[in-house]
Amino acid sequence: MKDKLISCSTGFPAVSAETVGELLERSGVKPTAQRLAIARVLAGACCHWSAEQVGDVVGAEVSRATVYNTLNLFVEKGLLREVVVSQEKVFYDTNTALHHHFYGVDDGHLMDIPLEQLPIAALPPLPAGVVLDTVDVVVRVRRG
Amino acid sequence: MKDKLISCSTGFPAVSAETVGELLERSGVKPTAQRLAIARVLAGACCHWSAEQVGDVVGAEVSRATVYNTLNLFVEKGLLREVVVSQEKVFYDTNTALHHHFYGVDDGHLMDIPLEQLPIAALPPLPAGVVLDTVDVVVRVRRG
DNA sequence: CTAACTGCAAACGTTTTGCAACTTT
DNA sequence: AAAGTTGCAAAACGTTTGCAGTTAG
Repeated sequence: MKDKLISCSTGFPAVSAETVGELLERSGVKPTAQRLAIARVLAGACCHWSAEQVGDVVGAEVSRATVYNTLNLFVEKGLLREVVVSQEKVFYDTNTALHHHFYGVDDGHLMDIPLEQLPIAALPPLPAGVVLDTVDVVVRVRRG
Repeated sequence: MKDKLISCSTGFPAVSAETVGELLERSGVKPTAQRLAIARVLAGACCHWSAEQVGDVVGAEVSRATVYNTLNLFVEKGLLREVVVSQEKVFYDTNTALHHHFYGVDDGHLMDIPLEQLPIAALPPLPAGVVLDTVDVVVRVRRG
């Protein structure tokens, strides 16, 4: 695991390796060795991760249970966004800004859609007694 | 299990009990006793079902494995739409027309949004080599 | 010293699968 | 007889949890 980071265009804050710990602390997460290892992976090139992928990349440094716990913690602390596109796997998106997704149903691949490319003209009136959480738009595509 | 059907405003075709079999045959599904039992349940009052709910309602008439197999078959044949809102459960929507959903994250409840209440002004250009499958919009709401 | 965190393994709930038995034509 | 369908139990999958041991302030 390298300390050097490749910044992600719209992803996990493109922080330098030295400030990953600060980022966690700023978010109320105690920066342990395992959490730092996971955070460094997430700050890498790709924006969409499954728990399995993260676990494979961090390797034996971190147990699978800790990978799951940590990803859930990061979601809770606003460092990651959960993307639900298929029942068989959750994706974690390092880009927490509002945006949408292409999902390739054949290959399970996920791609960002910038907000302005899929403008929603109006939201429907919300049912009584609830508040808006998020609007998730998934454009499912398949090989043509 | 009654044979009488309560039609669903926008759901599984509001067919009479006598024609459920015809509907299956028209869709290329051999109308066996178990499939008819499930189809009759789906043609009932509610539009959104989990596999578990369907299994509970049809009861011992149909084994759980057959419930899952049949729901997947119905999706494949275009009689149902799969709605993925959480990794822990798939919903089956008897309304196969294009429309969107409210999802109550607290109670796991699903509600239709008519297409005209959530107009999408423009779709982004699709990546090369793929064709559009569906556009799924989930408006997540929570208790305010 | 205490509180928080980790790893392991076992549990979990949903869904799928293998196979023998049973329909249906 | 052949083809398709069913039920059961067991497996598979991703994920969570209980608990004992470890680490950090």
